[in-house]
Amino acid sequence: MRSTSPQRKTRANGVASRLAILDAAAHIAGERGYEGTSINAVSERSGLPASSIYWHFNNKDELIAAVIDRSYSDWIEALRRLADQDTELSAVEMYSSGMRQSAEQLIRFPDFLRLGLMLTLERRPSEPTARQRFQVTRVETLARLRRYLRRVFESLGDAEIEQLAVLTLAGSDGLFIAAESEGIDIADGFETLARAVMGAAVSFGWVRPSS
Amino acid sequence: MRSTSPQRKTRANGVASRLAILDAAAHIAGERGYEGTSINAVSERSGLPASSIYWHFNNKDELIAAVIDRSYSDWIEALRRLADQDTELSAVEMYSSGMRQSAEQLIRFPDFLRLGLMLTLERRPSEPTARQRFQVTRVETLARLRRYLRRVFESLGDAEIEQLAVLTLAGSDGLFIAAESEGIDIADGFETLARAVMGAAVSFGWVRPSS
DNA sequence: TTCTTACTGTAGTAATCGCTACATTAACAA
DNA sequence: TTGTTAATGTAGCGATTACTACAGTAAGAA
Repeated sequence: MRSTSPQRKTRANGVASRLAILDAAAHIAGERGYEGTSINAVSERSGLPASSIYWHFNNKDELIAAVIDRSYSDWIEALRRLADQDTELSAVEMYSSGMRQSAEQLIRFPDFLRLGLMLTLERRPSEPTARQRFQVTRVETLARLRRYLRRVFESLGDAEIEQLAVLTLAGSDGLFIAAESEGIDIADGFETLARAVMGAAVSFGWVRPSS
Repeated sequence: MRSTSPQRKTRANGVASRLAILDAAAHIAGERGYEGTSINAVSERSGLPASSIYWHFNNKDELIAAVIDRSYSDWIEALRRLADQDTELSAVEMYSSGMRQSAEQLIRFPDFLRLGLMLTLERRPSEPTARQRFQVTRVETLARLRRYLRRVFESLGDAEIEQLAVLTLAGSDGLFIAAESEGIDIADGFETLARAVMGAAVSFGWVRPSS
């Protein structure tokens, strides 16, 4: 506060390098998981030496955690832009529109979820930061889903909403995996998922409002 | 055929060692994935030297593939035993009973699916044998599901059955992941999944037969 | 011009990786 | 007893791992 020195401008090269490293790491980690992501590979793909990587990040663990953080904010940002498009829709319309958009999102940015799911499944003795970081995004997503579903299925209770939220997230993850391995059409899958969640809601006692 | 020499009895120690190696590898691979499973770790956990591992298996790739094979046959065997218990049930009863049993199965033997999903998500440049091996079990499971659903939802067409089968598998995978990470109750999850698939079937035009 | 800071390049560490060569042991067959 | 074979033990291969020490460079501040 005293000298009011002008905020030191971050070196342009440094910012670009950090991004290049994150890009490289995101791509490799999205393909090969935590253990499969070697600093050497990140170095080669980004064109920067290992020393630069370690100048920007303390260690591999924090590098992957940073990848998660950035991917998630990109993800949320893209979702937000999509959501802004469809104001003035009925709740049910918003719901199926949201489902469709989620599917498209997964096709366009598969690396985030792929890496996240891999981190979730791996149970390394020492839990890496990256894993915890993904868990946080997961809890947030679930909360987002609950809010969403509560608007659509107004008459249902909290327990039912919770079940539907969990099922929606699970179905989404599972369909993503199926698309990656069996090559199923993810858009079709999400349509059926929407249909199924609606069906479950109906059997929970929900009555479709007259549009 | 000529000398009719008595089938050389496999050395007892050898069989036991092979099993010990498979057990150790299954446990470690189920926790840490392909890259995370080091021969050294398998050696220590099984109490056998690396040379023994390489006497029984050509390389790491085939070791993991063997793990998949054995886990899957164990899995199928357990499912078959369960299925034998409930003859004389109506199709719908069999369906929800099957769902419940799948959930229990997942809780009891989580390593198989965890490893399989990790292999599915990882996209190593050179596809390891183990990954392909899991894909085969997946195709088989999907076929199994189709047969099952066709019996329950008799009036539906092939396309609808296919959608329901994919959704059921996806939901099951997703619920497994949710149980592993968010600690949700997998039995509840499967109940809602059953409800949802039924709901989707209804919206496809299926009419519940009078019991 | 001189100093400071931000980053990069070079070269290396010890540890671990998958895997192998090869001698040794123990059980069985002849 | 002798030979054969299944399996283990010991030692070590070259490559790769995460990570570091440290000198060099370039840009901006004074």
